[in-house]
Amino acid sequence: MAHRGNRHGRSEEARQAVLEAADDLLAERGFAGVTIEGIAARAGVAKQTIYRWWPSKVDVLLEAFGEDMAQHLTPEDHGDLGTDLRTHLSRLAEFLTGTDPGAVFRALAGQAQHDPQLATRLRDGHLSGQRERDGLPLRWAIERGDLPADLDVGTALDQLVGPVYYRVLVTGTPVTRAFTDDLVDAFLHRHAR
Amino acid sequence: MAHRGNRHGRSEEARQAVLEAADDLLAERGFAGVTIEGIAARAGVAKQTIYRWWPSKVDVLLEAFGEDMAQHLTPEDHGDLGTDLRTHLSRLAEFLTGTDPGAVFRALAGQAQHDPQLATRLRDGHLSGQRERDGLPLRWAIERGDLPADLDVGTALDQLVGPVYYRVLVTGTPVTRAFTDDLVDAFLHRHAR
Amino acid sequence: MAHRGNRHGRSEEARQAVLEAADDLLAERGFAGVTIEGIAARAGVAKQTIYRWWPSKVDVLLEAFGEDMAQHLTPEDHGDLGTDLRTHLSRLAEFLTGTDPGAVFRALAGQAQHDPQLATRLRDGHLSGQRERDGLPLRWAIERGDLPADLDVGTALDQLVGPVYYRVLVTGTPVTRAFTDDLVDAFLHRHAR
Amino acid sequence: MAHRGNRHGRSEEARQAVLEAADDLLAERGFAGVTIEGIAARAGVAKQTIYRWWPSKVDVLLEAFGEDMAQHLTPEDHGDLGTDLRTHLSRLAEFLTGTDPGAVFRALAGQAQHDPQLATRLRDGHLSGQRERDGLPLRWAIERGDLPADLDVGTALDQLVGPVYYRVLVTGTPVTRAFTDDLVDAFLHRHAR
DNA sequence: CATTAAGCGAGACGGTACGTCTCGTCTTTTA
DNA sequence: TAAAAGACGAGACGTACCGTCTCGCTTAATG
Repeated sequence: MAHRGNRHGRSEEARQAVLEAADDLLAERGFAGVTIEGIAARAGVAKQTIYRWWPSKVDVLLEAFGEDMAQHLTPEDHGDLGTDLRTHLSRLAEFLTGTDPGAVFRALAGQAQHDPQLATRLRDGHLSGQRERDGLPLRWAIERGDLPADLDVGTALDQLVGPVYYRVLVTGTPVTRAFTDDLVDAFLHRHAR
Repeated sequence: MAHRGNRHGRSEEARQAVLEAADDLLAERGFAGVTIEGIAARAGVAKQTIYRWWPSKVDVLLEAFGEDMAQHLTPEDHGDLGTDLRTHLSRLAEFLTGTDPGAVFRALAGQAQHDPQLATRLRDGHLSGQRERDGLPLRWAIERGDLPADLDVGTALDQLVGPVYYRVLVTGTPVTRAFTDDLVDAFLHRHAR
Repeated sequence: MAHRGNRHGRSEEARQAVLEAADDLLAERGFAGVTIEGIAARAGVAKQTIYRWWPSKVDVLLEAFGEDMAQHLTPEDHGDLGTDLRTHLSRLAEFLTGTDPGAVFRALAGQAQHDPQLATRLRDGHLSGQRERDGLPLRWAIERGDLPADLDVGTALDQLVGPVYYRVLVTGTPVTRAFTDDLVDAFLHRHAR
Repeated sequence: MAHRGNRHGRSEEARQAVLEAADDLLAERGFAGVTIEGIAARAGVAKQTIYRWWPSKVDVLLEAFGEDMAQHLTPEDHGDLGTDLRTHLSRLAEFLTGTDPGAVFRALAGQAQHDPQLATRLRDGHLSGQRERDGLPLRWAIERGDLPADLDVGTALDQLVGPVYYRVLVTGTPVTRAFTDDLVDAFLHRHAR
């Protein structure tokens, strides 16, 4: 990579190369295979350039993760709660188990178990926003009068998405459409009028 | 630790010292602070002694984890499904968030996201057995006729414990008794006769 | 240093700041403590400004060294060989061991052991001229008829100043007036009539 | 290099490989080309092994220099002061300008100008011993009665070897046999009876 | 009762990656 | 158009652990 010094600001070229290299390494060799040296070598970038802009390798991965979750997991309003939820949970399962950004997420979530700071940043930077999006179908239904206005949205979300994350992160069981549909059925059976 | 050579069999003394040192280091410095060198130094044991008996540091932690989960999380039969489930989920929450073995479990679960082999061993060695125990209240209820005989126990467990693990591993939200009780209510509302 | 862009030639201000900073750093932290980065920071000058005008840090030091040797070590003609030599050797010793430019010289002479190019430049730029000056008392004496016309001035100089440099650069022994006077005595004993 | 751990003491094999690699690098690339990384790579040794046993690269070179000076520059007693001195000075010149250990010495002497600690160790470890050896012909002559008993041996040595070191380290002039012989002549002319 | 062999502590070894430092090059903006 | 600013690729620094390998001691069963 031809470097191009610049008085005002960093090299976007280098930034992109680093993020891609990190992503690639995670996909190819797993989290332990993502090293600053490896990223630098693969990106054709000096180690110092990485340390200048990112405090650690998880920061690189966090930035590489970027808006992937929002892009993949923003629900659409079909006007029907059941349809909205079934579609969204199915997409969530697919994102977590079948995409590259999903793999990055799992790696970050795993690392967050060892690193409370990362946990906080992952939650504040990505998970809280995702829970907002996850809750949209419920809020739309409340507005339509299809769900009680006093529904505890947070608890409802935990019951809907919790089992999906549990299968992905803990048991490793495949998350089938039947499984997610059943979660929605259980929810509708209890709350929908 | 005074070493005592021995022709037949390993030193139980060294084994205990290693397991305790690993546990202590995890509690004090987190997963990254658990190193073979650190364990050896703290246990007063030679590195080779650790490598002789455990392939890696996660194996030490797995062994230190031992039967803790079974000991803490074996349900009792009160003859009432609601009581059984509420008690058990509450204990699960306490175990995961409020005990030392729970911290070890979280660390191992985190590492398992980076290490598929560890994931398999964690599931085969501990999680599958735990799911058996988790399912006991349901099976007792089926035997009593309080739940339908064709209940999909696996899916039911995912819906009951999934949200608990989700809060612990993903959102970091406290898992209150009200939360676990609500999970049981939702389950009973749908399935119990 | 407030930078003052300038379309007419280089900044004498910057040049002076660089030379002084280099001198100061050498005195304070030794040769290894003289870095381009450090000089730039201390002089309030951009690194590029240094690289534009000096190929390396030894060039900066060489220029800082400048005419110091000539200024300190130009002999005066007292009309007496013994007096001339004794005074000159004594001044040489003082210059090498007791002055800032002497310290710069020692650093450059040391570096010249690792860098043949520097050695050549040091000799051509400073040492050969100094040897001319060192030889003046001898030439005056030859003109006066106090020394034979066929005296090998070069060898004579080596015998006179060599031991002084040797003590400074190799043994570290103090170079006393008694020592330099004795060098002159030995020389006069052999050559003077 | 097959490594062979050992409870009692270090690997002589590794030690030799390091010393040779350092010597070779100095000869091939000069002092700046001697780096710990380079030595490690060339010797097939881990960097840590070097850091374990030597505080810095000059320590490696000092040890590589070892007894070379003593081996090359121990005078023999021919029973005649002039012969002894002429032979010895000639050998000194050859050692300093024409041998590998001589090159190491020049590098170390150069570095010593930047590093007072190294200067001290070089003097205490090698130069003081060498001056003892250099002085032997004078002491033998004193015992024989060929030199006055009250001769200041130190000053005499400075006058004899100083010009040689001066030519080697400062002027770069070749040190011919004629030059060293002339030094001896000057000395004998003044002191010998 | 001496021999023998396994487990142990100690720790040196070849490696890999860490995070820091300085190098010398390059661009941009200002005066 | 020189100067300040400072990002960049490069690569050595010294440190921390990794997992492997003797080594010499201690101990308990064996002959």
